[in-house]
Amino acid sequence: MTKRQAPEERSWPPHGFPKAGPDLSDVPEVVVLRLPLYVRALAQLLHAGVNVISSQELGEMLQMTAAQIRKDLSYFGRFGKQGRGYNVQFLLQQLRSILGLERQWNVALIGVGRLGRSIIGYPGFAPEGFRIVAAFDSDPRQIGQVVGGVMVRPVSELEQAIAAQDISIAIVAVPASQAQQVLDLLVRAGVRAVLNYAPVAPQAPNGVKVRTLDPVLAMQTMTYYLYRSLTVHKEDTRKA
Amino acid sequence: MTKRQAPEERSWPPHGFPKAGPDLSDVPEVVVLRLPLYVRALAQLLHAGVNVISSQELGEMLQMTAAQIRKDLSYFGRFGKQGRGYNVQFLLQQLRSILGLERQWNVALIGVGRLGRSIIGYPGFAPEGFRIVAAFDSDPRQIGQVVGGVMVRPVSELEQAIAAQDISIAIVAVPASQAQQVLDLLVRAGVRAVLNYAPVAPQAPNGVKVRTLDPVLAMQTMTYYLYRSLTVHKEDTRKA
DNA sequence: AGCTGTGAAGTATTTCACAGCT
DNA sequence: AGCTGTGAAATACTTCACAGCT
Repeated sequence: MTKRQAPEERSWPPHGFPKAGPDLSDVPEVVVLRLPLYVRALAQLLHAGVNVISSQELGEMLQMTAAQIRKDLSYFGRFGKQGRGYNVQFLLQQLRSILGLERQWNVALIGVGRLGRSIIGYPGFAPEGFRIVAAFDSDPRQIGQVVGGVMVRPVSELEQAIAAQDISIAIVAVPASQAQQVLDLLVRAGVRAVLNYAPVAPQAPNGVKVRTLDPVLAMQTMTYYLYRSLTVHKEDTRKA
Repeated sequence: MTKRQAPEERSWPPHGFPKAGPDLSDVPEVVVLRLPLYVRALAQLLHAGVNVISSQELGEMLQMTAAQIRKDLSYFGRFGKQGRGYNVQFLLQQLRSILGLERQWNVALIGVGRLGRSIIGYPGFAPEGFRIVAAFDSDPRQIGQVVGGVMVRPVSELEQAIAAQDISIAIVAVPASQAQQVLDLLVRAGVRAVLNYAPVAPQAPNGVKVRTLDPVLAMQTMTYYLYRSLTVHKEDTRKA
C-alpha cells in the first residue's frame, strides 16, 4: 500500500517538503522522520550514562507523548521490556541499524561557492558517517581547487564519479536557478537521496528522496505566529 | 480550539520538529508551513511574467494537489476568481501579508563561530526582510569583532539588546551543549521565534516557536530509504 | 467551459486504554 | 507497581465532488 505525498520540509520539517516517491514500506513517512530524533536523544542518554529509559521519560525529553514513541517503535519490532522500559544502548543500536547508520555513506557536493564551502567545512557530518568524497562546480575558476581535502571537479565528470566512488547521496548547494538541472543530472547518475540547500521546490521522480533545507522558509513560518500575536487577530482577511 | 503538537520540523522540515506551543488560531500548522512555499512559487511566477494561475497549475509546480492548495487558501479568504484562477500578484501580496512578510524583522544571532559566520554571510535573509542587527558570543576573543557589519557583543548584553533593538527573532548557532541555556535566555528576553542550528531538540514554553535546521537529521531520514532499496526488504527486524 | 470554495467523505496519524509481561 | 505493545477510538488532514460564479 503506497501512500500519498505531502509537501515540504519539514524542513523542517518538516523537512523534505515537498517530497516525491512512494514509500518503500508500510511505515508512515512521519514515523521515519522521527527516528533520527530518537537516535539523537538516545545517544545523549547513552553518553550521560543512562542505561534504561521509559517511553514516558523519552517523551518528556522530546516533547512528545509516550504513546507516540511506543507506536513508532512498534512498526519495527519489540525493543522494550514490560515493567522496565528500553535499554538505551540496545534501542540505539537497533534504530541505527534500521536507519542504515551503521555504515559510511559517500556523499557528493555540488556547488562550492560560499555555501558549499561552509557545508564541506561543517564538522557534523563525518562523525555520523557521512563523508564528502567528491565536489563539483560549473565555474572553471573553482575547478582544480582543493576544498576541505577534496579536489573540485567539473560537473561534466559527475556521472562517472558517482559510479566510481560509490556515491549514494548528494548535497546541492548551487544557485536556485541551477538547482533543478543539477538535480536532474544527479538522478540520471543514479543518486536517490539529495539534500538540497537551494531555495526551490525541485521535481524529482518517484524513488528519489529530496530534503530541502531552507532557512528563509523556516523563518517565514514563524513570522506568521509572531504577526498574529502582535495584533490580536480577528478574522477579516477576505477581500472586499 | 487549540491543537496538538506534532514533532519537528520539519525542518526539515518540515521542518521545527519537535515544536512547542499551541496554535494561535484555528489554522492547522501544516497549512502555515506550506504558505511560504506558495509565496516562493508565486514570486517566481510573477518574475516570469505570469499574471494568472490556477490551483491545478500551481499544484503541478509544487507537486501537490489542486484541492490542497484551494483548501489551504480558503483558511484565509477567497482570493481566486471562479472560471479564471488566481491573480499572481494579488495572491502573493495577500499571502505575504498573512505571513507578516511585508515588514522588516530584526534578528539576533547567537554564536559567531564557523557556522554563525556563515549564517551572517548568507545572502538569502536580507532580501526577504530578515535583518541580522545584533550578534553575540560567549567567547571573549570574539567580543568586539565586527562580523558581517555587526559588532559581536557578550551574551550578558543580550537581554538589554533584544529590547533596545526591537528584535523578535533569534538564530542560535552555538554548540549543542549550550543551545538550551541560550534558548532559555532568549525566552526570558522575550524572543518568541528561534531558528535553531544546534543539533538538539530544545524545550521551549508555549507561545515560543522553535524551528531546528539539522542537516544530519535530514540525511538520516533519507538513509532509511536508501538502505531499504539496497537489499530488497522483507519484514524481519524483530529481535529473536 | 473552466475554475474556485467548501461541505462531506475518505485517509492518515495520534492518542487512549488496557491486556499482559517483569 | 510499572511499563510495553497494540487494537480501537479519536482526531487531524487530504481529497472528492459539486454548487455556483465568470
